[in-house]
Amino acid sequence: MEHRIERIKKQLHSQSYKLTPQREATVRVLLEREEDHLSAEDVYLLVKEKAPEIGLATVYRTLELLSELKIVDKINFGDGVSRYDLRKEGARHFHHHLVCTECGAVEEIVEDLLEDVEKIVENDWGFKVKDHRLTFHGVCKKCQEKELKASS
Amino acid sequence: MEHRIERIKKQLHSQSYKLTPQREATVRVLLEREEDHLSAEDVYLLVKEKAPEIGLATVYRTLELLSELKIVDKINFGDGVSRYDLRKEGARHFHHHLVCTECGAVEEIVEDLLEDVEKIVENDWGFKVKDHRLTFHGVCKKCQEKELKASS
DNA sequence: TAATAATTTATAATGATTTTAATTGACACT
DNA sequence: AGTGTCAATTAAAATCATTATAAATTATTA
Repeated sequence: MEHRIERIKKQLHSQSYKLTPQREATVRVLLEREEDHLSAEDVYLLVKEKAPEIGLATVYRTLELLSELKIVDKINFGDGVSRYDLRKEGARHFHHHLVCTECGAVEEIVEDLLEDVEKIVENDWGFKVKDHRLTFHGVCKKCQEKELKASS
Repeated sequence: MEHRIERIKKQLHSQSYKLTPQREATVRVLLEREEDHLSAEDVYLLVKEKAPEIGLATVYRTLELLSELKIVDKINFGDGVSRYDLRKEGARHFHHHLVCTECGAVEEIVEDLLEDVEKIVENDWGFKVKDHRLTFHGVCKKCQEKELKASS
């Protein structure tokens, strides 16, 4: 964890931003809850436990900044809130998501499944792909099993 | 166009909703501006030209309804607004988008490029895919050409 | 036609996010 | 240590998209 904080610190410095205590607290929350997809409000409440004086606006600004630097990705699953998701270290691309329409669970797919598709887009549409967002909506394994049991 | 209105009317009726004048005016705007990706506000302003008495809330409700019936898709490109996009007739899936980070233009890809990827997701993750959302961010053909000229 | 249900309107409310203005804090120079 | 500068933070207010509410209107059924 310290190693990743160090790296992020360097990334900030390289654009002449500083890793202030508030920013560090925010990053730590994101690292600890890496599997989750927290909203700004969620992050705010968690950061407050470490640094009670922090303001919501600062969290927003920090997340916005981290987003610009591609340290976190800002996602939107259609409910009214933006969610923030730490990029895997070294990942060039946004990872994919599976959203279950039954239980709301969100799984992540880290593998890049789109290499072939991107080639097609670049060749056929002349579009230089820099990043992508892919979300599947459907029914997760657990909910399928539940359905099976319920109908048997 | 009348044909598509008819079809949408039937789709509404099949769920015992009515095609009210306000709803029809809204659908007509969407049909006329099929290539665009209008926000609720955009739609509202355009519908107002046909039916000046309509209220913004009605447009929202109508778009929500059309969205539930999968007649339009609600998309979110990351700016704070939801946009509404008419589904191609008979399309089972959401279509894909290419968003240019230089000029903001949005192109559509109607072809389904994800059949193979969906198979992988279903097999390897046990996730039953119902729909998907895929957006590429990058540089469109026009902007690439502009860049080339500028650097020569 | 009377009663019922669905829809719309206008307005107000909500809730997420952003902006503002004032304050604080860190760092560089003297 | 003292001062100036500039980025960062806070708290509060403002903004913006969207949703809820209540009253009025329209369509539908009995």
